[in-house]
Amino acid sequence: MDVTIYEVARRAGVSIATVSRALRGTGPVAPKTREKVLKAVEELNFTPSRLGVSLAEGRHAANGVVFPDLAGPYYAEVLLGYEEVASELGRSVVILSTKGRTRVGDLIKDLAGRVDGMLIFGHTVPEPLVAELVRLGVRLVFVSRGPLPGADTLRSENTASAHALAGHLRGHGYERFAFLGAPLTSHDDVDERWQGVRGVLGRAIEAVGTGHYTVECGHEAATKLLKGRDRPRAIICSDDEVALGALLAAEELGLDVPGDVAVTGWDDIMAARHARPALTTVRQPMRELGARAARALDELITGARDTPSHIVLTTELVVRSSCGHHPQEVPT
Amino acid sequence: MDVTIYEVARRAGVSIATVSRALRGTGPVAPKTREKVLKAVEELNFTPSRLGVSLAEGRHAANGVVFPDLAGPYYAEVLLGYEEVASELGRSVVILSTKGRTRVGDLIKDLAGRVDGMLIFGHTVPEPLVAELVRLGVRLVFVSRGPLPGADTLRSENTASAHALAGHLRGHGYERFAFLGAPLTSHDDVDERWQGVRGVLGRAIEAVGTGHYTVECGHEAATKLLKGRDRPRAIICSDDEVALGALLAAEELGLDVPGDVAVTGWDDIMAARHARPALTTVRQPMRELGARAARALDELITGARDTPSHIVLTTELVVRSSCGHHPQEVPT
DNA sequence: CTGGTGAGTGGAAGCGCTTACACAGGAAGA
DNA sequence: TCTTCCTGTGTAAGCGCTTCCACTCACCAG
Repeated sequence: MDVTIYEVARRAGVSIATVSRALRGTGPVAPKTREKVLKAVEELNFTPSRLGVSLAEGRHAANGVVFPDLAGPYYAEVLLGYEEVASELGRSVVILSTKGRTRVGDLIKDLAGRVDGMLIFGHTVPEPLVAELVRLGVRLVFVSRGPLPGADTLRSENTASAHALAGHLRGHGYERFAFLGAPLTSHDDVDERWQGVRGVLGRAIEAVGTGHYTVECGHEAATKLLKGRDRPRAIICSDDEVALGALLAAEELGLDVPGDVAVTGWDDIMAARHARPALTTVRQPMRELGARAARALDELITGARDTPSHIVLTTELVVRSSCGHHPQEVPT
Repeated sequence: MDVTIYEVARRAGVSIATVSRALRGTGPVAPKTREKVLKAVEELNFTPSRLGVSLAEGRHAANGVVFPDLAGPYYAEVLLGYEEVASELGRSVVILSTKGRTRVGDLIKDLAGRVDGMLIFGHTVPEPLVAELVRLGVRLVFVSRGPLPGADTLRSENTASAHALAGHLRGHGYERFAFLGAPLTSHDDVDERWQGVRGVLGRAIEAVGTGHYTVECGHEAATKLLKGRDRPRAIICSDDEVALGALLAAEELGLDVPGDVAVTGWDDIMAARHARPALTTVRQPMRELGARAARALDELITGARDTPSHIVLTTELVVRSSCGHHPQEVPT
């Protein structure tokens, strides 16, 4: 991988400028010359050095993405959607996981130095650093984060689907609810979900925290909740993984779902459909989130748009069997 | 992000060479000078351009990774292990998913031009291209792939655990078996698993193909299999996702697992523990696979080693309830 | 026959850094 | 006092490209 444009030029008997033009199609090149160049390229197995190209062009042709983790399908799905579109647009994707990292600031600044722009998942990065990045003029798109001046944001709708979900559960006749996986931060997705269901259910619902949004934490918190004397009739979980933990807890305690306690999730990850009982949840267009982020970033980078955009994608209530009995429905 | 080393040098009243030395700690710099430089860096918020550094150093300080997909936890886990170690070693990770891509060859060559080496998952890349990459001298580590000359390979042990699994199932008294998700390629992980169980079970086991190693395909194939007149007593699946599909199929057909049919998986993904019944499987050290790959690549790149290494990591049989009744055990 | 035009090409200046090399000046040993 | 040697610094040559600019030829209209 170390043959340079000079060797190609020498072999083809032309200047490096001509080689460059022939290869990129910029500027006129005589058909015969082009042929000679292509032949030399072929023979030497030449691939232009990305470094040289980028340095001269003044762009990296790469996008970054900062995520906390890849456990659970949410980030993986968004990431795939992002990579697919970025690749279509001729950009590579450089990843950075913040899980268990110290000096995240340095890592992100380093990342910023090797990409043209980046996608950052909400709340993976401390607020002062966000501000600094914006100030430095880094092109940014945030996913799952409320609007913020100076950068694009992209998320899925939470409030309306929270209303729909809460309404559906009340339709089952339930009266006492719990929201498992209470918001750790205000103004993020989970907070909006909580505000949404609470708006419908009012004092009939109580918030219960979990350390993280994982099966383990959901399991632990649900066990405690279900053992308590005031067991709720329905548990609305902040995401599917917490809900899977709750299902597990119910089973261990010998409780029937949805007979004794209803459980719902959020996101519609693959496992939601395969859980038993199948999980009622809110589908979030994870892949599209990633794809849209890549396009938004591209607009920012190419300068096609310079005012921040704040997009909200729609979600869909997916009713399965974990929330209650639906006589006429076929399980999917 | 566009302040250069020249501006720092001017502001600090020194030459760019001194700035470079002060920042990297190469060569002597007087304490007072260093201080002036650091002050200027601070004030201008200077971060050295990766492009400039890399071009001058002749290295990218980045690793690539080529995977088919991120659906399912396997690739995600390996990827995380890889990224973590790569990051420790001061290398970024550039990803490339081959899913649904045409012109994979071009994409990979492009990737090769922006990294110092890369991890390629077994059978994501056509064989001739592998040969070409090796010939070009690209530093490569393959994961989940048999030994191949000229590149490192890294995988987890399959044969011994296949023997253990098959032996355990026979200990339950079963006599007719099926292997679901038959190998699509020879000499890969799934093939080894198949050869392993077959070595123990001989003609008592038959191979059944699935299009892909996914829940959907497992579900479909298992449904067909379980509806057939010669239903096997135990289904050994090529991976956990296929097994989850099989569990689903059994449930839909009103069959009890493990009462009517036993099901086992492979990998021990998170969902295996949370399936009902919990899935008996073979645990594969996915994260470590990624971590080791990153270290192996580092050795190759730094030149600490120049002969290919072929590492096999050990696996562990994880017995849960989907394979049969174990009176004394507590479900985990 | 002349001037204008455009196609085709090469020279050379960057892009932002690292580092080999040269050199100045002061400390230390003879 | 004169070498020698080290510390500290600057100069400049790359690293591998892209592209501006200048230049040479046809070729054609006037």
